[in-house]
Amino acid sequence: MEHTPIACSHHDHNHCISDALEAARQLCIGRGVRLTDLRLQVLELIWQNHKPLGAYTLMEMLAKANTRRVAPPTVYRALDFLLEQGLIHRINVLNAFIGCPSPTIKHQSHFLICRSCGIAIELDQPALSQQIIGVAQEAGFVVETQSLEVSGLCANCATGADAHSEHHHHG
Amino acid sequence: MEHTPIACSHHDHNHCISDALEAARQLCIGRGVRLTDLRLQVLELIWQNHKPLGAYTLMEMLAKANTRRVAPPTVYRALDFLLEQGLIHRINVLNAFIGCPSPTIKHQSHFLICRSCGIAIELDQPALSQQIIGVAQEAGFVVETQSLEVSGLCANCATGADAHSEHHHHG
DNA sequence: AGATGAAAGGTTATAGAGTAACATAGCCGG
DNA sequence: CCGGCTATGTTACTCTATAACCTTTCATCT
Repeated sequence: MEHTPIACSHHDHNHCISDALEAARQLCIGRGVRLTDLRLQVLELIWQNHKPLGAYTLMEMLAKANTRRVAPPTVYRALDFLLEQGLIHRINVLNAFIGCPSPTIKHQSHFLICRSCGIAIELDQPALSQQIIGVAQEAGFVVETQSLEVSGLCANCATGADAHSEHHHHG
Repeated sequence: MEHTPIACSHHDHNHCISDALEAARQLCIGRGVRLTDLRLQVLELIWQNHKPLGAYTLMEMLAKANTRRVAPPTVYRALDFLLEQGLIHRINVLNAFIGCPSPTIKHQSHFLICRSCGIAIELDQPALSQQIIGVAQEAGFVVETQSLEVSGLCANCATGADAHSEHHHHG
């Protein structure tokens, strides 16, 4: 579980993490909210993965990093803050959390989730959001939030790697 | 909690329940699977509401109806069966379950969920499913299941009833 | 009818996810 | 330095879900 079989392994992940963290800092300054050490640490741990991370996994990581026990409320409060600020999304189908690459732009939570490698890919499709709003409107329904979670196989896992990677992911 | 402030309260709910149960019986006969007493009872309890029902609520209802204790695995196994047969859907955002009005037709799980009255309205929009598949395809993603959960206010709660029903539903 | 094997349900215990309530520590304006 | 606010620590608990094992039910074969 140490190494991460990321689908888009060609990208500079360290760079993508530091970009996200810097963006988060700026965003919090701009809004006058406090991105404390704990919150930053949680956000960083989440960004080290492209896979959604459970609160309890996160807790263990925090405990290890800080060499002391970390209780659930600690991590949940940090997650609540990050969710409120739009810095992370919650993946309901997995009870897990993932970093948001565009926290400054208000948008809905639309994800492709690979059942083989576990990666979660955020969609950026305002047209889809709009169509969903339209469909809801026909029913007189006023949309506040959308959660679209599409499960299946990502490009990597679907092409050939599929048959092999179903039962063992160690490449 | 005895009476149900259903949005579409004009419909003949008893009829709609018995229809659903009869359809379920036929479907199971056709597929050669067993709709046992327990499974039927769970399905009936779920259909008595248009609101998603949690597994533990269901457990209590079962315990009351059968005047004996019912343990979690009992209800979860029944739910698993009903999910497999497409007779119910799971609403992830609520950890709850709701009856499917068209179990014979393979389709995705698309819902409008009212945060005020709790009703869940299933969408029947093959075009939306198709658009989602299309968007996924552009990313090389092979779709297996879709879960769309739109939260907001239903037609009833949005129109005037809104301001009042936010904090107390006993209308 | 009786044997038998698979599927369904019962029971106990426990894992996993999330929150309530209260205590303490850090920060910031007066 | 004080008072109040925000963030975090701590304990305990609730809610959701599953593992493992045992017993019952039921369809089928003989």
